[in-house]
Amino acid sequence: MATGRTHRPATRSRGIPEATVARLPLYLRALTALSERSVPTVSSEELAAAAGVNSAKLRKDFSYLGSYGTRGVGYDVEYLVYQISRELGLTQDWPVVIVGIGNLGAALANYGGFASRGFRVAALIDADPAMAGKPVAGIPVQHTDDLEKIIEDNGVSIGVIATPAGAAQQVCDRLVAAGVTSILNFAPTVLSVPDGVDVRKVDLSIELQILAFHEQRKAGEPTAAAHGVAGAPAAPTAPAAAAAASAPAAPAAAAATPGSRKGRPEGDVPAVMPA
Amino acid sequence: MATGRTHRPATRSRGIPEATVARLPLYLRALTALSERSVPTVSSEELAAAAGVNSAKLRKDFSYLGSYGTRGVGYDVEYLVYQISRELGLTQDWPVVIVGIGNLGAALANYGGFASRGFRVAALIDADPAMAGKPVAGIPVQHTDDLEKIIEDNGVSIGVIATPAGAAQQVCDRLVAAGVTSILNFAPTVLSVPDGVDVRKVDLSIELQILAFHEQRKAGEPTAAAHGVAGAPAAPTAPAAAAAASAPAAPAAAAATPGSRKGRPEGDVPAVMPA
DNA sequence: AGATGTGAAAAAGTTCACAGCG
DNA sequence: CGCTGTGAACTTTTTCACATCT
Repeated sequence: MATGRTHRPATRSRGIPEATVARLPLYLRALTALSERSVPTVSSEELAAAAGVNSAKLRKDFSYLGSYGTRGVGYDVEYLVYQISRELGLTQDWPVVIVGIGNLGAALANYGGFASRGFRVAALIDADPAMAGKPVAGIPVQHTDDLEKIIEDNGVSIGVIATPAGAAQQVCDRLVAAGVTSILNFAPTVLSVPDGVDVRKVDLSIELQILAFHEQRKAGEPTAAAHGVAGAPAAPTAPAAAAAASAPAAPAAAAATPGSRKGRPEGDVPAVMPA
Repeated sequence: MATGRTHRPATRSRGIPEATVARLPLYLRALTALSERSVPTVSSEELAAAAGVNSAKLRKDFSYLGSYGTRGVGYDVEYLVYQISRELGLTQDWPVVIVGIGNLGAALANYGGFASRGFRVAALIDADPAMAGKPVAGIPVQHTDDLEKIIEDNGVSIGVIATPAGAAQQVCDRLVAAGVTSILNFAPTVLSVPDGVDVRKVDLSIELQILAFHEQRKAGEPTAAAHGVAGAPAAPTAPAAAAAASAPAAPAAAAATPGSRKGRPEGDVPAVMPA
């Protein structure tokens, strides 16, 4: 098959910048909270603080939606809630299916934030026959065999994949073939999909690794955090000196010599020498 | 105080760009897979495909780490695995605590990808006394009262918050006070932390909303939807549509000239008007 | 006065395209 | 040759600062 493009939809942003779209839900959440407290209006400054961004950015973001504020006053909370909801397409109901009802899938099914916005869990699907019929979060799990029918019957266009990595691509292909055009992927795999299908991924492990990167940099600062960093482990004087965590089935060592390294951005130099 | 959160915790001097750091885990995953298949070397093209990015970007990313490839050949898999692991700080062990052992917290505790890299679940913490001692994923849940002691005893610097939104900030404050300097937040709330503390958030609801935005655009786009799908992917279900407007989504027909466009986007005019 | 909305500048990130090394 | 490494061009995003409107 055509190894799909993993490209992002090339943002034909004649409209709202992608970065702005990604923040709208944040604003919406802050606004909803204000709305519940019956706050009538907010300034960009206040709202920005509540959403955790700076006010110039917020104003710029809103400017892409239109002029919804009142100079000298601020923004009308209810009105903005409506406008942003509409812009995000939340004024309509989005039926969603969750495929892979393991620990994570079940947790997602139980997640309240799901329904609180325009999303409705239309069905839960799992490949394990033993789960079929068993209710999770009040919804009976259905078998993968019926995936296509479920998608069609419910007019689902958004699918959530919470299967093991190995099954993700296959499930993805079936979802797409059945008409799903947006996928939220929790499996630690890169999914390839045809153009026109959006994929967003959530990967716990990746997030932690990013944090670790920054955490590592902190070691060596006046700010404590002196966890046995024990300095960089003896620099790998050889290419395949991999002694890291896991290194399964790796004869390694005898590998080639990726020799000559040039200038690295700066110090730290891991004494890598060509043979 | 209102310490604006993540300003740019990134390396103060010129270091690795944040965008690159965010992709390193992706490359690492692809490389690890290759390593397990005992593939000795990869070209930027192949690796890029496996990681779902384009090759120029990958090469540029690697260039920030140093010159680890061999012209005319490619990259030595094992060597690169080691280098990236080291760069990400994964050659050391990171004890992590998960606070809030509900559906999600439990799922996270059971998540395998956790341990597969340098992360180790050092403790599970929950505010419910009834959960104390109960084992989840083989680890006994401890009570929130002991949070500080747990953090210190285990030298934890990374915390995962999976509590309800209402408890998140408080838990965050305690974690930070106890010495945690990196937080992965699953609660749908903006956390405020002092400088020097990194926060990353994972919000299911936000991801879905972003998908909904794009999904909405698709309904009504003459875009090449010819991804060989039988049956019309049916327009996004029954438009439960809120009160307002009978006005169909903006007809993206006219290519709108990007110019002095004031006012709101065409065709909206909601029934809801600010007072 | 007090806040929005927005050009313009700056910064960050991506892509191009090719020199140059193996 | 083939493929990396990278300056340069280009695009997107953020920030500044102030004209503009209520």
